Amino acid sequence: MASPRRIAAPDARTRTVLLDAAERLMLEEGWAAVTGRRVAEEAGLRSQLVHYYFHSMDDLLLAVFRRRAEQGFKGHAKALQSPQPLWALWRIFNDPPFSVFTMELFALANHRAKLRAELTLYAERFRAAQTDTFAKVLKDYGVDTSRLPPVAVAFLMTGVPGMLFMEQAVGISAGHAEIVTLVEHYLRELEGDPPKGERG
Amino acid sequence: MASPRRIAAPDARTRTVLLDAAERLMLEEGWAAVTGRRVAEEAGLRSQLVHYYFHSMDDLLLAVFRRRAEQGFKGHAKALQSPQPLWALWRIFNDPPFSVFTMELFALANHRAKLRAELTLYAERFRAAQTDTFAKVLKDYGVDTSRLPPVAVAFLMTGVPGMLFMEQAVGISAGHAEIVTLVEHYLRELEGDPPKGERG
DNA sequence: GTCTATACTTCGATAGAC
DNA sequence: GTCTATCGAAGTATAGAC
Repeated sequence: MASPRRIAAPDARTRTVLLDAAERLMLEEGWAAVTGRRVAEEAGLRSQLVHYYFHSMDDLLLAVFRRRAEQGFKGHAKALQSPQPLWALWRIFNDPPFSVFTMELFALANHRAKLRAELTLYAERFRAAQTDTFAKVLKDYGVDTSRLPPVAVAFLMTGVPGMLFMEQAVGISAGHAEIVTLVEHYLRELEGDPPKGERG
Repeated sequence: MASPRRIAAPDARTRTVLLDAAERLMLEEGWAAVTGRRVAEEAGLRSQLVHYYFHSMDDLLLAVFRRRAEQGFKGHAKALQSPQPLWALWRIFNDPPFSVFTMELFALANHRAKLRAELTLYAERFRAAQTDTFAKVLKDYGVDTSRLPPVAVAFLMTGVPGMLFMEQAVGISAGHAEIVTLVEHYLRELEGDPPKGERG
């Protein structure tokens, strides 16, 4: 993970190019395709450069995760401050690239201890922030939170789109329309109509 | 997938030994660890034997899936005929090995067309069978299925344990107890107390 | 910072002896 | 049916010239 080798670069443009290439591969072919050679090829560079900018492939994968997580955190915080936080989050979690990325990261994290630890931290942070917001808005909406705790809503709001997406990815679709209808009916009851153009 | 090479065996004991070894690896280290060499090592055999019993590694993976799917189908059908089908399914889907296996298969299926096709077929079969059963029992229980369609219940009964497990695997636990309480409370309302010793 | 060259490992797969 | 031997490709990683 952190060997005392040659050198590395702190910011640097090429580093970004490599991260972009790795991210593209991960999105299109999964984490198993993110090898030094493939990343370099995708970036139009030599594979050895990957090892100049990252100590190891695990380091690269970790950097890819961190960059995405930071971006995600901003959008997430913004969604929670929206006048319709439930709709805003529902929209984020139903974004396909977000789902692909999340799925690959979970799969990878199962076999990379360091990545797993960071993923856990981020996920718990997200859920805690959601729970705080939901506790407030559900109370405002007049929902009985003793029967339906805000943290359970947070779980379902991320979990249901996640499962929908995982199934879609392998071609399963039975029940999906019904679940979306069910959830969106509920959201409409609580927050009124969605903002712009929502998913079909 | 299907090359016109030497020979292969139809049943054979060694084939089962190899499948067992592959399954163990998949459960413990994920599908990426299921290589010819690792499987053979795990089985105490030579790696070339893997290619004698299976045309390719993809074939092995497919065979592992099929064997599990057939076993799963039996347990599933039995659960649906239980006097408490909701509890019975809830118990199956909360079985850790089942979840590990399912998760790995979904991840793998994303990049193996043939496996994906078979997984889709099985999953749709399962969901259809569940939906039939649920339509019947929900009606018996007096649930308003126009608001909560049986196929949506089928989705949630598999999806919620799936998400719980995926999160557990990477160390996320916030909201889990609340969701389990919520679901089991609902199951108790519909089917009464669970059969034997259920999950905590 | 980027290149060439290269060491070492593991992968899938096959040929042919026994 | 199982073995030895082996191929070529791809993986991570490092050393050193420029």
